[in-house]
Amino acid sequence: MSASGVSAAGKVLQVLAAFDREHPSRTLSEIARCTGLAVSTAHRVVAELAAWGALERAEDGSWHVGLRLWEIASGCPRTQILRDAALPFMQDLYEATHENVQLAVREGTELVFVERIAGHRSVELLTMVGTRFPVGSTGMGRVLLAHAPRELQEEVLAAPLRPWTPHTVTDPRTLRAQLDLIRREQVFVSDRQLSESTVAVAAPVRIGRAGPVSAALGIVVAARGAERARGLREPLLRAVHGISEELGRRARTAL
Amino acid sequence: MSASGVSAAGKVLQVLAAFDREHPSRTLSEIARCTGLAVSTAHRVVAELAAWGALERAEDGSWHVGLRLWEIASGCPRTQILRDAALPFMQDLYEATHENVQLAVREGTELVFVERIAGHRSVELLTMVGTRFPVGSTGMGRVLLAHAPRELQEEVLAAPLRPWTPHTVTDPRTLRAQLDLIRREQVFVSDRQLSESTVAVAAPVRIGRAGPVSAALGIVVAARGAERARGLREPLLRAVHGISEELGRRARTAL
DNA sequence: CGGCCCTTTCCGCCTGACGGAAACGCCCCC
DNA sequence: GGGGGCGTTTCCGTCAGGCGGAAAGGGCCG
Repeated sequence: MSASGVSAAGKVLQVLAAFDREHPSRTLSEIARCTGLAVSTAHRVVAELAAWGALERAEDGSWHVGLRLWEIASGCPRTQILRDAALPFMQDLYEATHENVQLAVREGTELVFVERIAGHRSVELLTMVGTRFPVGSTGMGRVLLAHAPRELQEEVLAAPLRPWTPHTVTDPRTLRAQLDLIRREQVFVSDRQLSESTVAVAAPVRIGRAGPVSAALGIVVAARGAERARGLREPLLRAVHGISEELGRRARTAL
Repeated sequence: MSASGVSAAGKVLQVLAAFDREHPSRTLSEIARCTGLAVSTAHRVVAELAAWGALERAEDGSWHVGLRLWEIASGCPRTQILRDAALPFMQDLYEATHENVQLAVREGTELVFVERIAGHRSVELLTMVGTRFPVGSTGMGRVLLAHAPRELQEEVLAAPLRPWTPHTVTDPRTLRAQLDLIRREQVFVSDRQLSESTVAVAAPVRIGRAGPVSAALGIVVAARGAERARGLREPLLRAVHGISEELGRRARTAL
């Protein structure tokens, strides 16, 4: 029997998918195991990928994603355009607040962090660029959710919500009310929903002044300094408006 | 005749490679043309990639790199670890100078930009994250070159150097002297080598205090403010030392 | 020395990829 | 409206290239 039921291109993708966030570095047999491919097949595919530069080998013989693939992928418009437009504003925001500034987009029912600015003076966070979270678990996620299509909102509200901390909102009714609140007000404060020690302030980024919501911008502060959150609304709003307009400008000139 | 001489995995990579920096977005037939694949083949491969999330389709029907691939690729250790360690220091550096701060690694005879910090108060630059330049053309590149293996230096010195501006050093003897200078001094000032309007200050980032050079950190200022460059040496050195130590710490704890 | 695990190479079988061709859809120009 | 050009999508017969079992090679450890 051959192929294990997956097309040739599929094998490449299976192998690439093995390098997820928890496993940035893997050995050949790990790859074979977790993809279900025969070792010899995995070997060949990996070798091909490596020859092209999509994978690289560490001194210890383990494999990881190569610079070439990173390069290609970093051209991804969903992130590249956004980052380019947002970076200067995020920068200003960081300088004004010295808190962790984050930018995220929604993909399906998940949130993906796209860019972040953090210095020595801001809270240490675990969330790296490229990390996913269920939309609905975080302040930024809920902002994105509130502006997502109706059916998607219902889908999330229907599924059970994971309680990350004792404060996490898990009641669909409360969450629904929060989504309404988010649509009414621009800025949303999310209190210790994901971690006991952090409070997030988030707002939607649009394409142009009144265009569709394409991302969420957030600031994360230590929970002990929660009262700071109030003062962050204004600078956050300024940044969000700046980015939205910049995105609108770029979208227009791109045509 | 089939396969156009390339293995199945190769086709996937050919298609991905079509999405280079100049072509973040392509139509199916463009892909077919520039990879040399038959349209029907390209169609099938693209469809498979899209089903997996490696490619996405815009409303106008054109294709571009998808979020899923970006995610996988953003785990690339060469960049991820470096950025994580460097970001806070780059941040401090930006705040101290308000100039364009850039981080780059070397791959073969080229330099790849890995991270940058820029705000409204710094020079506008064309160099995006992921862009390549011949090492030897830029200040940061020369810093990396100076600390690269001998034979690679010779290779670059042997090849003709492209003059980007009237000031670009193209004489191998002069360049060789610069490389010596870089190894003696820590910081290198590169005057209008890549663009008429910018001056760069660059320094090598090591792994640990005295480890191998893994990246270069640079500041780019407007050429008219070139005298500023002098004052940037100290903050740049502080940042570089900070990053180097942080990288050393991480390398040790990773074992 | 033998057992274990990972990596690499080899090879014959067979299936799934290949691309030519044709249908489809769209736009523009006559 | 009709026709030509261009891009996309689907279909299908052929056949070469991918597949994985097996075995050899190489460390490591007890």
